[in-house]
Amino acid sequence: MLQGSLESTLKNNKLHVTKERKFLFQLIVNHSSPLEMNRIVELAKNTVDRSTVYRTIETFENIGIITRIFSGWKYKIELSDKFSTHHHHMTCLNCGQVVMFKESDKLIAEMKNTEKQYGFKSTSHNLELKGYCKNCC
Amino acid sequence: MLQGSLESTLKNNKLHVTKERKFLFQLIVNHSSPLEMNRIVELAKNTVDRSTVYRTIETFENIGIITRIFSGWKYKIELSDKFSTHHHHMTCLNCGQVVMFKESDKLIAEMKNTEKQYGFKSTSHNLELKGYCKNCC
DNA sequence: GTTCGTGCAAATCATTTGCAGCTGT
DNA sequence: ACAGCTGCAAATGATTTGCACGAAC
Repeated sequence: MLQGSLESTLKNNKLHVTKERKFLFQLIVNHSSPLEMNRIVELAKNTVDRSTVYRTIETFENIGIITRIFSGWKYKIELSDKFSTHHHHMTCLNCGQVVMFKESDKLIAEMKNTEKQYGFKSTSHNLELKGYCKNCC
Repeated sequence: MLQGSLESTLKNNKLHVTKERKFLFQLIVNHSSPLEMNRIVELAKNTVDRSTVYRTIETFENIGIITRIFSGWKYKIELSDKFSTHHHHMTCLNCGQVVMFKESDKLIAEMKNTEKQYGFKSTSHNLELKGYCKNCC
């Protein structure tokens, strides 16, 4: 699953491997669901300064370690496709649970087909569903 | 296209029809592309107070007049499906243009199919593409 | 006449920046 | 040693809130 390591990715980009970056990376890896910024700041409070968190997340995004997604109100942080597997989210309006899912090849094909009609060539896509999960239906 | 009017929607929800609400509604209707909050605040500066803008947008969302979408970094405001036609966005990474598109029935069917596999029942969905538009390809 | 909505000013929360000192290479 | 990072404190931006007055119903 992991196609890259933090250290090699940082080194490839001529960036230092610091304990703060390792800490934040682990924090995100150990979390199964997307994290809000203020949650990351909170969890890292005793280890990494708020401003370093923001700077690090920006760095991580620039070198393709994490992605910002919008499930819900504000953006959330999660590992990029390179460090996890490509997926999307369904958010339950009742219990708030975020279910991850993989779209079918058919769905992707149909999406490509649609963009072609508009002369658009996508490099990434984001699909978010809202509704009710298995338990709350 | 318009399945409802501002006034009837407000009245149905026992809310007052004020000039501020009419102004903001018109502002959004007259705009073909999604608007950022600070842009709305800016455009309404001489007519509606900043805090009223925020309160009104929240009200509009609660009664289904507008939707917040995430094309780009922060959320943007646009008319809900009830007041326009259901669509999605492709954002060009080069020129920044936001192209709206309608997904095919096939795509919707495939999406429904996918959620069923997860026992999920969606009430709304949002699909955002990033890539390059016709001119920038 | 009530109730609701607005403007204003101030509070709160989110994000960014400058700089001096420490750390990784 | 040197460039790159970090913490801290302060600046900036975004959003929310309390309250008194004016506008809709």
